[in-house]
Amino acid sequence: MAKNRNTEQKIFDAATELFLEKGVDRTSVRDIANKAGINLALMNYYFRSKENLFDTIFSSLVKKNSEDLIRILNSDLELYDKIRQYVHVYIDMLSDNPLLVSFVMAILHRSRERITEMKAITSLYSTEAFTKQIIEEGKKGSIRRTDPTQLFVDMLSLIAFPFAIKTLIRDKNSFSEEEFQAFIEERKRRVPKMLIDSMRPCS
Amino acid sequence: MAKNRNTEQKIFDAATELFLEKGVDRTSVRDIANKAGINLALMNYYFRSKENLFDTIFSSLVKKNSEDLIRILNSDLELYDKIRQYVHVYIDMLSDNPLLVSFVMAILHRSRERITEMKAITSLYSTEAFTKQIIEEGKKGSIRRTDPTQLFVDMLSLIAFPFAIKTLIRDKNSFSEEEFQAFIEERKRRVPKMLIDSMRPCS
DNA sequence: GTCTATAACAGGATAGAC
DNA sequence: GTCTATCCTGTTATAGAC
Repeated sequence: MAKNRNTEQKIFDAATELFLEKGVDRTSVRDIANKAGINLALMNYYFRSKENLFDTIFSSLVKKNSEDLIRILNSDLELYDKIRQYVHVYIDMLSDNPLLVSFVMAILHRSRERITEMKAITSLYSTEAFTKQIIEEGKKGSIRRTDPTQLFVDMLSLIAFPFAIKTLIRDKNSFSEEEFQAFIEERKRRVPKMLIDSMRPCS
Repeated sequence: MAKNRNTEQKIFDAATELFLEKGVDRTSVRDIANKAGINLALMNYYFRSKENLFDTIFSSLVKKNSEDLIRILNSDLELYDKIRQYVHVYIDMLSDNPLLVSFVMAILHRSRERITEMKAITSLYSTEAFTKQIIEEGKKGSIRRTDPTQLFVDMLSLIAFPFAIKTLIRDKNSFSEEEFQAFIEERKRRVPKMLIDSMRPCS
């Protein structure tokens, strides 16, 4: 009982790392048991099945990483500041966990039909409050009239995609890990600027 | 011998479709044989192994879809026109094959260490000619001084990522397939505008 | 709660008949 | 070139001893 929570956590941690690193399909429960330093059977004891372990991990990852972002979208920040902060926080989050994008996209592709994961992922995506803000400011004329869906897709694309093609970027430009970090750091300024420029009323 | 080329092609086609649809790891050689309407053993007869079949298909897909794009980058089009056309052609290509993005990204994640695939994918990415054009026009002052790598990553992100999260976009906005198409169609105008605005010399 | 042992099966690949 | 039959390995999952 002393080890109860401990073992469960070790399995959870090892599996999380492996799922992110190698992908769910290429990770066997033996891999997980080895990495966690526990017995093969314990995975089933604590998590019933690999699929169930995966669901648990996936929900946890999404929840952990989306809460801050949703809070920003729903805050009463001025629009441009909101965008700047959203981009900043999102990029920092992905810098800490660069494999997250590929992972979520693999799941998105893998479970196109499965409701559970879709619902979870959908929660990552925009919010009522933000959409309304875009539309109302468009009516007021403080920004150009902008399709909120297009804007949000632009924003997500510019934030997330570079992490998905990290290998490619590093390889093509012979970037060291530090150089890649600097490249990403620069995007914290660049991306909000682009987005904001696209909605400036002047034209 | 009459059926020679034919059978090989049937295997190739069936496997391509399945790899794109379900991913390489979740596609078994039995699936491929079934879909192709041929015998299990014939896959090995023609392609030696599943891995080799995959390599063949992958190279073919990359080559088929990258040639037009590279030609545009290397053409002597005026910069803004080049960007407009690149975006246009790329988006059309992905509209015809929306699963391509997820597929390539899965491979990118899966084979971070493998040279062969990396080399192939790298060829998708920018060109000398384009990079030079950006730098020289920056020096001339006809555009703002722009990091070609950042610009290219912006461009790829805005073009490709929406296809990777197609399910998410459709789900969240309750888009029909036609509405999604219209959404993407709109991006053929929107994306070049954003990119070009970001490099206009004024500001 | 933790272990060993094993069931039950799916996967890729090949030998050999035709 | 195409088929059947089969091998072998690796996989998830569980029964049952401790």
